[in-house]
Order: sequence, then C-alpha cells, then structure tokens
Amino acid sequence: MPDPIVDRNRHMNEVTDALAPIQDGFRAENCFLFGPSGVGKTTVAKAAVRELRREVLDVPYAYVNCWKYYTRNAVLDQISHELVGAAMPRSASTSRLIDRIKADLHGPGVVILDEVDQLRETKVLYDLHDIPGLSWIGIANREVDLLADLDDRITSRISVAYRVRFDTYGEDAITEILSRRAREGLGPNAVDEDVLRRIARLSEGDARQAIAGLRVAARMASREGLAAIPGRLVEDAVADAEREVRQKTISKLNTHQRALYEVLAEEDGLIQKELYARYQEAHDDPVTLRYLRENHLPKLEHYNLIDIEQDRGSKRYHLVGPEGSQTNPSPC
DNA sequence: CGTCCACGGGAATTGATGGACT
DNA sequence: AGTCCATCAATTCCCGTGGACG
Repeated sequence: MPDPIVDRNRHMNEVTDALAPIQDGFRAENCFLFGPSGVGKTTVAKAAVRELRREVLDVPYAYVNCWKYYTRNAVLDQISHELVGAAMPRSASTSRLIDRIKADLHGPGVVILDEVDQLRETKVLYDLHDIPGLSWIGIANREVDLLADLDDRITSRISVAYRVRFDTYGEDAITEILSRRAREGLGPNAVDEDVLRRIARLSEGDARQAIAGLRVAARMASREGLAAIPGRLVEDAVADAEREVRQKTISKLNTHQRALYEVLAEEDGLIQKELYARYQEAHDDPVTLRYLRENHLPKLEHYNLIDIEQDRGSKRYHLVGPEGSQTNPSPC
C-alpha cells in the first residue's frame, strides 16, 4: 500500500477536513465518497483514517463492508466488534448492540461503510447517527443509489456534509500507480515505462485491474526466467488477470448462483421466467423466484457475471465476459 | 381493455441460539 | 437440567403496481 496516493490529494483533503473536528474531540462530519470501482475510494478512506489516528491516538474506528454485512444487526455487530474489540455473544439483539457501542465509545469514533448502497436496512444510518460521537464515511458507486434508498425521515435527520466525487483515473495516473508498485515490488528496472503504459491502457481506468495485470505479467516473466517484463506478455497478462478474477468469483458462488450461472452458460439470453424454470430443474432444492430476484440475481449482477438487457416488457439475462470461455468441469 | 412480465413491500413461517426463569 | 421466550436471518407467500403489447 503506497503512502501518498496517486492523484488523490484533493479527495484526501476533503475527507481529512470532514474528520478534522475529531482532533478537538468533537464528532466528525459524515462524508460520502462515490465513483466507479478501482479509483481509490476505499484506499482514500482508509488512508484518511490512518492519518487521523496518527494525530489523535486511539480514535476508535471500524470498517464495514455493507455488501457482506447488509442487515442492521450485522452492521452493528461488526461495528461493536471492531470499534472496541470486545467480543459480544453472537446474535445479540440490535438494541443491545447499540447500547453496547454507546457504552464503549467515549469520545469520537469513525465507521467506514464500504458499498453503503448495498445496505438493505438503511435505518442503520439513523442508528449510527444516534450514537454520540460516531460519524461515518460512506462509499458507493453512484450517489443516486444511496439517496434514493433513504426514506425521508432518515434523510432529514442525517446530514452528509461532504460529498466527494472520484473520477476515473487517466492513463497517466494508472501508469504512475503501476510504476510505484513495480519499483517497490519488483525492483527499479524490472519494467519499462512503456510496458506499464500499455497495461494501463488495457485496464480502462481501473487501478485494481491494472495492478492485477502487472502482477500476472511479472509472474509470467519470472516463470520464463526473465529479469524484466517483455512487452509481448502484456495482452495475455491482462486477459489472464481478468480471467483469474472471474474464476475466483465463480468459485465463491453458492449452489443456487452456480445453477443459474450454468443454466445461462448453456442457454444465453433467457428471460427471467424461463431462467427460473430452467433453474428449478437444475437445482434439487430451488428457492422461490421472489427470493432469487431479491438475492441471487442481484448478486450475480453485482459480481459482474451476468448482464441484464431490458427487452421491452421482459429482461434478458446474459453471461458477461470473454467469449469462448472454457467451461471448467473441475468440481471443487 | 386483458394479459404477460417483472418489481418489490410486507406479513408470516421456520430454525438457530442465547438468556431468563424455575 | 428443563422450559419458555425473544431476537435474528433466511425464506416463502400474497399481492398490488406499472410498463409493454395486442
């Protein structure tokens, strides 16, 4: 993790400003970071908190990924664990968790809510607001998603003083990011500036993807016994990196999601009803359509494994990704 | 219109688990 | 130790809404 974050000074300053009141012992301003993936939102949020903790020792903080912990209870549970570390019996009631956090928190504290737009129960934002001293940094892809979901009662009580927009990284910035990584991880001359630039260009502003590409390229080169990364590996490396990420995602799917995925692998472009019918045959313990719609389908979409095309009254589901993807028959 | 499709709110059910009560 | 109660997450059931289409 590089210390000065490439090209994010302005963003860093805004978040730092939002947190500034903590240095005087007050509650910080809530702030909200949004922008596409791989542009450094999470990195900036964490760095800002780290910097704050350097100034004001022991400011309690917690990091919660709302994609993973999406219920009110799960979020609060996670916070109570991280904020003070004290273990609480699992499955404590929400109100007890809140009391617990209130009791443990003396003075200001910060919570980073990553992927806030994935929260199912936005009420939790209100809960947090109700805890003296606590403030949050919300992270999401698009601003509208969060605001649309909050109901009025909540919106009117919670103020978000800072909204920080992250734009896509340009090629230069990505190249610079890669260059630092390469220098620190691979030595001073392992990679040509030119090669880095090509990796950057292929990863469309997504730093995470670019870094993965660099890693794969380095691995390929060292496997060939080379000290530097030759340009000819770039295309393959980036494609491989994408495939790797994808494969990893697929391996994490549960049986329902996998069944859906496999149905689509056989027959692409089904509408919801058809997809559900096929899924029911493919899975020996199928869940309801309602539930699929609420959970598994959005999940697959979020993982960027499927693509949904609006086709008049219905929706067509497609697999996303490199054509000619080999179906990997290895059972896990 | 009537129908098909999809969406999503909300109530109800089930099962696990921890705590209180006896 | 045994019983009962509360809470939570996961899941299902029921259903009104709304767009598109013939």
